[in-house]
Parts: sequence; C-alpha cells; structure tokens
Amino acid sequence: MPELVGVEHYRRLAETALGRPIARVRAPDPWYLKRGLDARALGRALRGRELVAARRRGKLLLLDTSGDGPTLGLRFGMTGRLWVDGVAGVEELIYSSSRRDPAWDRLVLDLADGTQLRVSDPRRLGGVELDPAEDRLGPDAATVTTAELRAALGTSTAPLKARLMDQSRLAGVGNLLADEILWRAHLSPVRPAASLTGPETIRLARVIRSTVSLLSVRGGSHTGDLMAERRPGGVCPRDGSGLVRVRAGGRTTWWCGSCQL
DNA sequence: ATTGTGGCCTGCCCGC
DNA sequence: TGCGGGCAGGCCACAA
Repeated sequence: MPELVGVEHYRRLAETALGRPIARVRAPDPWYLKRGLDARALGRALRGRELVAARRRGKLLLLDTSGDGPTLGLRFGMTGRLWVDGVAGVEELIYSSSRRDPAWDRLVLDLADGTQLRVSDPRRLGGVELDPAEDRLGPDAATVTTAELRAALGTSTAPLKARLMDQSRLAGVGNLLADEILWRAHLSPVRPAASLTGPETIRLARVIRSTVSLLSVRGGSHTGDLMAERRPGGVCPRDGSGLVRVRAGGRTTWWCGSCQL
C-alpha cells in the first residue's frame, strides 16, 4: 500500500465523502475485518451516521463519524485502494493491479446521495477496524521534528532504515520512501540508527519532510528519483555508481555505497 | 526490550 | 501459449 504519501491522497479523497449519511455498509470479506469486528457490528456502528472528518496518521486513515460514533480505521497494506464514486485515490499502485474488480471490494459504504466509498484490495493485506489505537503510532513523518527523530532513533543499533520504518517510532515511511529519503540524505541504510551525529539528524529530519512533500506533489512514493534505478544494473542518479542491493529492515534495499555514508 | 525472520494473501511479470 | 518461480509501497506473531 500505499505509504504515507498515497494514504494522504486517500485522505483528501475521503474528504469529498464527508457529511452524507451512510445508508448501507457492505463488508463481504470477514478476514478483512480486524480485532473481532464483523459485518453486522460494523453496519450497526456506522449506518445512519455521517463521516465528519478524514484524518491520517502514518499509513492509517481515520474517518470520524457523527454523534458519539466510532472512528473507522482503514489500513491499505501494499495493494489497497480507496475509491469514492469511481475516482481512485492514487492513479497508480505499482505493485497492485489497476483493474477494478468487484471481487476485490473489501468495504463499501453506500452514502445517502448515491455515492460510494469503497476499499478495494486484491491481496487482502489491509484491514478495517473501529477505534484503532492511534497512540501506538509514532509521530507522523510529514511533520517530524529533529527532536522527534532523535527520540525515534534512540540508542538503537538496528539499521537506520529499519528504525525509520518502525511505525511505532515514526509513522508513515515505507520501503520505497525510506530508500529515497536515505539516498537524498546521503546516509547509509545499514548505519546503526544511533550513530547519526547531531548535524546528520537535523539533515535527515529535514530530508524526511521535504521528500514527503515533494513526492506528494509528484503523486506518490514511486515518483522518487531513485525509483527507476531500483533494478539490477541500476546506477546512482547523483554519481553514476552502481547501486547495491541488500536486505535491510527485512526489505529489499537499493542504495549507493559511494555517496551514502 | 529489541531485533530479525517468516508468514500471511494474491496478482503479475519474467524466463523457460 | 502455458507454467512455475519469484517478487511485491505492509504488518503481525514469534523466537533468540
């Protein structure tokens, strides 16, 4: 799924669905409902209410409901998409089909004016829950401060990249975004997290914010400068060195061993 | 507690 | 053209 950048697009799209009563709730895939939730309970909780706010923390989309209604939490995994009335929140998910197959619908809210909010997820890696524990997520990467980043890195000897992707310490950074950020910050993904100097931490916090901002404007995590080179034979767009492929934080990582130190 | 690994799911692309 | 293997923007349970 989408990383922070994609979910922010979804959030804006979801805002177009605010203020209309939910007439009907369809959740055809029980596996997609988390923490004991079932379709009947979800319907009871949402029907008749309106979505009143669309918030985001990291990769978690939070839809508040009217009255004393619950907050609907949506996670998209790697392949989940949000649609409102036939408009997709993200133009392209590179590792997901762009087809629109009704069999992939995991949640459909029919709104009173005939429009629909729909979560479609071929691989079923996302999920729906009510009143998710928002405080289990770290500060949002889009606005992370130097002090927050320093706290997130802590005294950890884990690879820097792994720590950046630890959602409980910093929310929103996924695999592609992490590689792009570290490349832009000239920092090695395999450096121990706590080895960053003060100036490096300041620089990294700034690069996290600016990269999130830039890729949001461009339209997704896959629009980073490193993206086209994440392949065998790929070279660093900055100095032309061959990129190195390793596993870091359990994920495929591409980086430049010559300019990322 | 922290860190790493495997597994979950399913679609798609590449090579034979 | 068909098939098998590997890979995938995430996350959680588990083991060391």
